[in-house]
Amino acid sequence: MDLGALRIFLAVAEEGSVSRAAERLHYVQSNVTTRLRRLEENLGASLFVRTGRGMVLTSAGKNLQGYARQILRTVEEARLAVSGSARPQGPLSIGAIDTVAAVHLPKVLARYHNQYPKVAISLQTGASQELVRQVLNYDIEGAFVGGPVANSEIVQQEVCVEEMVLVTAPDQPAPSAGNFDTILVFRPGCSCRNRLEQWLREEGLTPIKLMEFGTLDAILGCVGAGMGITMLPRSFVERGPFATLVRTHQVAEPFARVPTMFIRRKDMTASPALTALLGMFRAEQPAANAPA
Amino acid sequence: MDLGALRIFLAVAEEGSVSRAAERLHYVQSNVTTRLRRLEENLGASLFVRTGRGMVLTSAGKNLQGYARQILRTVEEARLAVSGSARPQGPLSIGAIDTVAAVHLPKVLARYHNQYPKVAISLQTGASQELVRQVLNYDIEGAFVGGPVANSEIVQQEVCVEEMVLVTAPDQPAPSAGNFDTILVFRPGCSCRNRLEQWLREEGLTPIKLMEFGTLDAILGCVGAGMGITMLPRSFVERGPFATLVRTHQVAEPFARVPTMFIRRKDMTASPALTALLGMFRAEQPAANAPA
DNA sequence: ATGACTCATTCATGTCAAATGATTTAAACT
DNA sequence: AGTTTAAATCATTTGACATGAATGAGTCAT
Repeated sequence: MDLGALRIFLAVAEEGSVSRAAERLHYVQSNVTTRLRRLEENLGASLFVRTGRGMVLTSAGKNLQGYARQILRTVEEARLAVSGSARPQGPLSIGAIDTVAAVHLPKVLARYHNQYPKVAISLQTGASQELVRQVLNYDIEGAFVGGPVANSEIVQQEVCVEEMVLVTAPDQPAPSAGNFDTILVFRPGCSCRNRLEQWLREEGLTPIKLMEFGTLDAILGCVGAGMGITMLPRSFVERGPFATLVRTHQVAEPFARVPTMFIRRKDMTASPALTALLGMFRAEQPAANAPA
Repeated sequence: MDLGALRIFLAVAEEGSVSRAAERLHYVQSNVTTRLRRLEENLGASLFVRTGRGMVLTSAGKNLQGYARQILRTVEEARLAVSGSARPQGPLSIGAIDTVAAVHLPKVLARYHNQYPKVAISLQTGASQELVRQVLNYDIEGAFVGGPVANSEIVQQEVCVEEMVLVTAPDQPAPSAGNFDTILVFRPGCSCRNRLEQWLREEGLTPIKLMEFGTLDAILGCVGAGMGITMLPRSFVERGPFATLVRTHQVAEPFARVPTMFIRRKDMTASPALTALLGMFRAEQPAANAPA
């Protein structure tokens, strides 16, 4: 039972005649006869009654007809979906660091799902380093991470720039030597955490305590309660829920600007679904940047 | 894109390796490579990224994977439905004369649909002769008709016996010469009508008027109103709605017994769906008869 | 009834895609 | 560098599919 046989079967069923089916398919009659017989043998059921004036479907034949139609229709769909420059569809798995997932993606994903409902999006969140590993491992097609990635297998483009700020409780001054002893950080591999530690070294500060949290919300909550300081993108901190609970402090230039990069493997060409998403993300950003 | 290619594609996708896929399919490794490449060419899209350590699906590949699974699943279903001794399913079109359709079939079809929900029943009603033509024409698989059919292309079996009765208005005597002048009949080709005309000839009666109706209910309604007489199976007349509106009169023996036959073409073997229906019909009849 | 006609089947033959086995190339891990 | 593992390439064989001509069976017109 191959697809050719099904096509032939359907043609004969619809035409009610081997000859006309052959003509329609640009085959020779004998070929149609032979393949039909082979199909019947293969299935162990007769599909037509030979009437001397044409071919009439048996009940088994009628039964098969429905299936054959469905099969061929699906094959055509598959061909279109895969080969043609089709509308984005199918599975799309990407990753994003928590800040991007919280601040920028909701709007974009909502619009995207609205415009391309046939794409099944799967979003993985994690620290930048974890996401890089997943991209390299072909687990996800690409990811939004903090800061450029140095890896020859990765291609990347800047999609927006975040301003990093130091965050303290509302009544505290800008962090400097001696006026804090605890930093609150995300999982290892988080670009914010890297930045913060880098800044500490640069300033010659050594934190006494380091607390690690699983969610950014928890960090901000604890910072607001005066447990310590942290460093996060301004856009994340200034979202509704946190705006009044914490205080932000500008940080010196080399650390203030962190680009958000979209990364993917060099050897995986971006799918139409992904390309569309990136286009939409760019359009959504007020300060759209040229690809890096 | 043939089914073999899809099977190979799926195996490679699942194993993540050409070699292991080849082993699983009992092919040689080179063959799998070649067919995969051919499939990719054919579709004009690369389905895998070759990583030197295995094969990883591209987004196009992931897209195809879903389709391939569906296609192969449907193919298997089709094979099972057609070749295996499957539970009755698929389309089943039969015919029945109006009396049978009204009296005997509702109960049976209800039970049948309950037991075999995957059968799509299509019931055609009409006069016996019309149904015979449709069976001969392969339009329907078989039909319940009145009385034996003389045709070498037809095989038939008795499924029950009807007692024909003369029907008059409630206040009228048994029909005989002179006490009626109109007969109400169904379409030409109806076995009841044939019987009635035969009876009239036998009795030496010549009706003055003949009225033709499209439905049996209309006939009984008009008979009840005193417009004339008719001849129908007792089981039909004595159903709820008509029992009190008309009066039935026994008719002499040679005309009283009319067998209901199930007919089908000799050259079309009965489908499982049909066989099951007939079995159920027989079981439902109190006076089950041996096949003729 | 007879011959012309229409369809489907059968058979001999050619052709190309699919499968094989051996070999080569490329990457990854010691 | 050397070994292992995996995929690609190549030459060759096989078999399924397509062809064209001949045969067989049933239908229609006269």
